Amino acid sequence: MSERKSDQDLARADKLRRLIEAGVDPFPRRAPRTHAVSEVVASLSGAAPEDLEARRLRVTVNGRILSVRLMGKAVFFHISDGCSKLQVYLRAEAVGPEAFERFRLFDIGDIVSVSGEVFRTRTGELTVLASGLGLLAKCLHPLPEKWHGLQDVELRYRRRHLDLIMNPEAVRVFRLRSAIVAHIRRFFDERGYLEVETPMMHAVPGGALARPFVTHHNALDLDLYLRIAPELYLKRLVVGGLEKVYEINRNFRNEGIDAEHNPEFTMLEFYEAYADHEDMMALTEVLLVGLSRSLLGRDELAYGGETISLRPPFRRLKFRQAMAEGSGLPPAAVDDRAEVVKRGEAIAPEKRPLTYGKALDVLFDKLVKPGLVQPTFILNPPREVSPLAKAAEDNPNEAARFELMIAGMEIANAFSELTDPQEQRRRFEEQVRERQKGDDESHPIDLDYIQALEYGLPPTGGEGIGIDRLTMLLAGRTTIREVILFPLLRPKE
RNA sequence: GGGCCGUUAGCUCAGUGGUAGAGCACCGGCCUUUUAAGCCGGGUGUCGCUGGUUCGAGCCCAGCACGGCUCACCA
Repeated sequence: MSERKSDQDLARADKLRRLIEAGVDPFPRRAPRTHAVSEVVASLSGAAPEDLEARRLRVTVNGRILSVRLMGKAVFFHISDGCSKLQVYLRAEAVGPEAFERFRLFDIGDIVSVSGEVFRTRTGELTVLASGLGLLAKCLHPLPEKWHGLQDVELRYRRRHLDLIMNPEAVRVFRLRSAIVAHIRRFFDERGYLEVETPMMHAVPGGALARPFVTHHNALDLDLYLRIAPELYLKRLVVGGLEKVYEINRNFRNEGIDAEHNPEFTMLEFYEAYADHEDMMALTEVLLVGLSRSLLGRDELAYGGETISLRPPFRRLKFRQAMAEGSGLPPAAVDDRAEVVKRGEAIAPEKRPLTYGKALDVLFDKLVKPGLVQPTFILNPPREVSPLAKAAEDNPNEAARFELMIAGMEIANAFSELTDPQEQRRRFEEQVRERQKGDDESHPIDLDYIQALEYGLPPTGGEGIGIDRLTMLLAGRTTIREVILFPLLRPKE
């Protein structure tokens, strides 16, 4: 916060001083209430004026003042509990001249306690006729403008509290996000999965192909990496006999920031012994359509001007077919390594030289992915970029894997987990050779993980779903910053 | 990191090289069922920062900061 005070800050500071002089504690400890504002609104919104008059229901409600209409010897104002708004009618006659006069020291933004009977005004609005009014917290800055709310996106992210006070739509998104996570927990708990927590700090940053953040442990004098994925730890648990596990937690990747990427993001990963990626596909369909139906009440999403149907079954498309459809590369040419590399390098000259696998990735991301709007399982991508997946049954160069694309975004990624420790060692060594060629996103070798595999990982299906992107879809938001409460911003000043 | 755009009052925004504006909010006054309450009066400002051009810069130029879009990288 800046030290410079505006005229409005000064006026509020002066009111705070006068309140204290008058013996009011502007930040009291106790705030008993009989109802939340939203409880009063929910239970009485349908009550007729005569019913209210007959019931003479007396409530004490707490909330933040959002608007004030002062009319001489009476005031109307709205308070909010962050969920609902409720009008308060303060009359000098009812509350007493002293308390009424004290209201002059109250401001929009203050958090107050109101006691009184609930009635309906002439215009039909549910209202508390105040007989008592107390201050619960003085607000020392003016709130943003009431018509437009807080528009400045930078301020909305830097001062999310103001965004939440002023913009109901922002509140809706984060409540939805919470409901999504709660639904997912229920979904997996009901199916016998165990929720676990695995390390966020890794000695070997594995489980994905990405650059990590580095940190240091002083007592052990040890460089550690913030995890890029929990995958290898979760599979150790399956080796240990926890047959169904899931984790919902943060991953950290040292990459750029854009509409679909935040350096820390929330990932759901789940693993099930004796399942494969085909089973994961079916589970994914049930999870996604269930989320939409129970949270939005429908199985279609409006997103970025498109209507997206989550009704199963989702389209299934082999990677090579998708390439043929989207990139103009004939299906046969997908196996032509030289041709694929040539085309990839033509599109991304700055990344030369490309391996076959990377070139396929480039072509897919550039040409195919943007066109995949309706939910589509892209099956069997190249093995080269899937070092932790089993090979596909019908082609050793393909992975037994799928990526679920929706609205041009990768929403889920799953494979039949590679369980053969010797094959895993060869794949890691392949990755080390990529690193030596300059690929700093290749997977480092993790001998401890290989040793765990040597004890026997059962055939296992595993999947990751990005919670942020899933929330974007369900909330209809097209930037990830709209679904992360505090997205990373460069500090100001 | 590159390109484009933005940054003016607490907030939302106008502003055409010549005395910084509006609405909300705020301050003073009137108003006891209002609700984008109303009426009268008041502009409260480091025009993001630093330089430059000019008789004169919110406006033109350069650099910097932060943000947005986009490209690059990634999920």
